[in-house]
Formats: sequence, structure tokens, C-alpha cells
Amino acid sequence: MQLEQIVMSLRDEGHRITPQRIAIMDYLLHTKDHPSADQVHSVVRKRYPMTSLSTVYKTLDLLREKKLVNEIEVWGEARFDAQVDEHINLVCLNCGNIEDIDEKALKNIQAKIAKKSDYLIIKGSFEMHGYCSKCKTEFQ
Amino acid sequence: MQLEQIVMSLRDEGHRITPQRIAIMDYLLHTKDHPSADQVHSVVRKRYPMTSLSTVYKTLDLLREKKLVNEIEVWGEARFDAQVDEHINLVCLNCGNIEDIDEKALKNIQAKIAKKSDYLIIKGSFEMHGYCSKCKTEFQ
DNA sequence: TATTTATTGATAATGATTCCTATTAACAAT
DNA sequence: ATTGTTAATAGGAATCATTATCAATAAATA
Repeated sequence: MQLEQIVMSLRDEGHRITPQRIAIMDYLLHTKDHPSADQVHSVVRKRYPMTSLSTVYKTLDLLREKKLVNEIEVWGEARFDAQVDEHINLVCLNCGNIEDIDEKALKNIQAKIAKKSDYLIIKGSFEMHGYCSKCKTEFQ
Repeated sequence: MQLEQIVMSLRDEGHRITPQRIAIMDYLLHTKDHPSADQVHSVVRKRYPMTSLSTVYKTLDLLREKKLVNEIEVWGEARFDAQVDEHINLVCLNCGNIEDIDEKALKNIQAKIAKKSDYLIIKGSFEMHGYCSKCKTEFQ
């Protein structure tokens, strides 16, 4: 999704477009870091020093509600990602790095479970934990 | 896994077997609640009032390290489960209820990802979020 | 340009988890 | 069975991510 589209859809729903919100969205759209709220704050602050941590939290809440960002919990901390399509998050147990990986079979599984279980399924959240390419040499 | 086996394997590794540890393990082995540390504490306390929350946390840490319990994060809170085989956790977005569901295809996916990615995969963690049978009528 | 009110920033409050340490008790050795 | 060693416990303090509060600010509209 493009920044322009996101801005328009937010504006359409009556939300105000502030420099802080643009900076946060722009950063998330262009990074693969899966940053925490605190990381978002320090990165955005470099260009927009007037951005507070409260605002970062509130903006991330808004973007999550609108399903414009995905949130996963790692080590008791929320990590954010503009990739909102169904995918698997690879989480490094050593350095905390996160990578996205696509897997077509997820859709099938999701459909199967939706049938099999008595839950009304809204979304999947799939993680695999291990050691990333940089860390794995130390741990095998 | 049976309580007896767990006790033996812990003792073999030099860990002491205390009434608190037995009570915690016994509860986890016999519930489907996926309780939080606090819930474990209050349930165990009914039978063993001398059990402290610190001890619950430390016992859960130990059991997690020994891969005798599974831990997942829901709403910023850890939830525990004696089911340690690969499975999917169904999480209710309304009441926080968690159910386990088996899905053979997970093994295939895990194998595929292990090949496809450059991560050294240790374990998977699969969740599907939605509304449980009790809650879903209010939300559709 | 003025008006309305959502948003922001700063700080306090919350709550799950971890840390700390004197006391207790499991268990091995006697 | 008794004792000694030391892991485990209790309970309170500390930590830290997140949420709540609210006066000041600035988008958006007329």
C-alpha cells in the first residue's frame, strides 16, 4: 500500500493528517526492521524531533485498528510491520531480528481450520522461532 | 506426559521436587485453560496456600526451559499449556479463551520453511484469532 | 480568519514480570 | 535418623512496556 492511499483513507474516515502520523507511516512502509514502538520513536525523531512516544503509541493503535499495520509480540514487546497479508514471521531467538516469509499453504490451513473448528476465524498469526543467518553459526 | 515422568526427569537433572512444583505441574497437566501465571497462582493456592507468585514464575520458567510447557503471549500476558506438540492455538478476541487444534499440515509447512529460509528453525508458534463459540454470536 | 475539536506532548499510573535476599527445606552424606 | 549443603521459596522492591490523563496545540472546515 502506498502512503498516499493510506493518507486518503484515513482522511476519508475523518482522521486528521499530522506530520507525526505521516512520518510514522512513511517509516513503517519503507523498513523491514519490524520495529518496536520505541524504535519507531527514535527513528522518526531524527527527522521530526517534535514527535512524542505517546503519539507513536496512539498512531500505531490507529494503524492497527485500520489493519494498515500488523503487530506481533516478541519477548513481551510489540513489533510492527506494514506487511499485512498472511505470512510467516521468522523470529531470531538470539538477536530478535524478524523476517517475513510467504507461504501459500497458509491460506489452505486457514480455510481448513475455519471449517474444522467452531471459532469464527478473523486472522492468523504464524511465527517460527530459530536463529537467523548471522546468529545460527554460534548455536549449532 | 505423566506427572511421574516429569518429576523423574527433573530429579535426574538435579532439580529438587517441592510440593509447590508438583502442584503447579499437576494443575497444568489436567487443565485446558491455558492459564496465566496469575491464574496458576490462584488455582494452586487453593490447595497449597503456601505457594507464592514468585515461585509460580520460577517454576514456569523451569518447565518452559525443559520444554515441558508451551508459552504463548496474549494481550501482553503469558499463557501456559502442557500441550507441547506442534498445534494451532485458537484465541478468542473477546473473552481470551484459548483452544488447541491439531493440524497435520503444520509439519509440512515447517519442513518447507526450514528449507526455503536461511533461518535455523527451532519451533513454530501458530495462532488463529477470532471469536469462540460462546462469543461469536455477538459479533456477526 | 475564526471556530471546533481531534491530536499532541509530558507525565503519572498501571500491571506483568524480574530481581533481591533472608529464611526454609530437599536431599545427599554421614 | 541427623546433619550439612545449597537449591528453592516468600514476599517485597524494582523494572519496563504500555495505557491513561489532561492542558495546550494545530488540522480541517466554514
